[in-house]
Amino acid sequence: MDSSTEEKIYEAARRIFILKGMEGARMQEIADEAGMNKALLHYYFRSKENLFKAVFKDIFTKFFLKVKDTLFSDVSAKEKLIVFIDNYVDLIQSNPYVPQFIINEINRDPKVLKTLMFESGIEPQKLLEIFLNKVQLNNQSKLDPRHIVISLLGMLVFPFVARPLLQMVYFNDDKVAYDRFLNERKDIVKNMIFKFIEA
Amino acid sequence: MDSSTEEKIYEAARRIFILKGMEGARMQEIADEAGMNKALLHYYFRSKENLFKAVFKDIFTKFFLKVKDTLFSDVSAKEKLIVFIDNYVDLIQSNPYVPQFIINEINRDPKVLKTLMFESGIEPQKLLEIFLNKVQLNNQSKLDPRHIVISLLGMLVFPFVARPLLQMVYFNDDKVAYDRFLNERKDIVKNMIFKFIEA
DNA sequence: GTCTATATGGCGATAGAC
DNA sequence: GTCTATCGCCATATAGAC
Repeated sequence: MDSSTEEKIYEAARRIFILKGMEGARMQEIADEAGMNKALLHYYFRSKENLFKAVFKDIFTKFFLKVKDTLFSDVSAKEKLIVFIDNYVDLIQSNPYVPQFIINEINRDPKVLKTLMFESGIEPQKLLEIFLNKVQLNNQSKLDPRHIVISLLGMLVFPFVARPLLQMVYFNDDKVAYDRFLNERKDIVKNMIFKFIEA
Repeated sequence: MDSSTEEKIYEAARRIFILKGMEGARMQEIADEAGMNKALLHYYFRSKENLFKAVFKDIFTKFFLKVKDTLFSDVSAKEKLIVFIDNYVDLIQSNPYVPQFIINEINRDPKVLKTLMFESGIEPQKLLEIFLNKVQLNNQSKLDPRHIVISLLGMLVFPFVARPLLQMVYFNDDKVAYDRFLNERKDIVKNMIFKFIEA
């Protein structure tokens, strides 16, 4: 790694903040992770709050933007949904602590959300549109498509954020078995959603 | 309130810890909430860690035990599920910050879970049993009922823990509209689950 | 730019009067 | 049991040498 000092700090902060959150993280810990002195963090980013905001904005936007394009391809709604679910689960699997991190911080300080959403380029409506047409097509005009979106996201995210509890009570704390279970889930969730909207 | 000093501390700590978590809460804040001096907290509970553990154990067990009996009534699986969903959503609605709190703390320190589960009297298997019979009945023997349980819990819990984000992006930050939406959800979720397991 | 040393403030915890 | 005052530590932040 011959990246600049600022980049090293940024990457180290990213890792530590995701694992410990804003309150749990220590500037000393981030400095250690970056392999440098604590004072440098303040030289480049003036305060912990500053450093955190920069990192959080980055994590937040990147996390959603990575699956954004799956919603813009020129295929059927069903195809789009399949690709979205596959990619979204892959995304969480390679960033397993990020959903929990985001949920935590938006609850701790909901104000940042407002400013963040406008600058982010995220388009949550695109996910809604998949079901909007689909639902109307099947004469379920009374069904609010937001219920489907939120059900979908809940089914996908929950097994990751509640992992310690679920793995313990339903898998005898068998980590390998739980990972296998998570892999099966893509198809299970697709099935549940399809059965529901195609009825 | 003429409850004992210890009870006042306990109740105050309960409220503050749920809102701020172990790391976010301050002993001074809890003392203020209880209307007394900080030193008294240490007189009764010796340390913050002690106080937190007592409170967490209480919140954790009570939260799950409140819906436990819904799984023991002598009715059909379908009836049982309906009652469970109704009561579980009611429970979260009157304790909206508890799921987030529990998820947070079990991720921060998963060790406490093991000791807690044995003493708690919680029986997570009972929820599983509902779907175990149901699924076998419909020749879906290949379907792991844990997928249904976790999907169900995810659908119910997610709209509460991710509320700030969801309310903002899908409800223009309209609190009243979001509450209305949450009330509709009981029946929506029942429907989704039934459609899936009765196929 | 990068380091060491130190200031500054806050928090958990305790001592001791009443 | 309950209070005030204070200790001791740790975390953020800064000063200043190099």
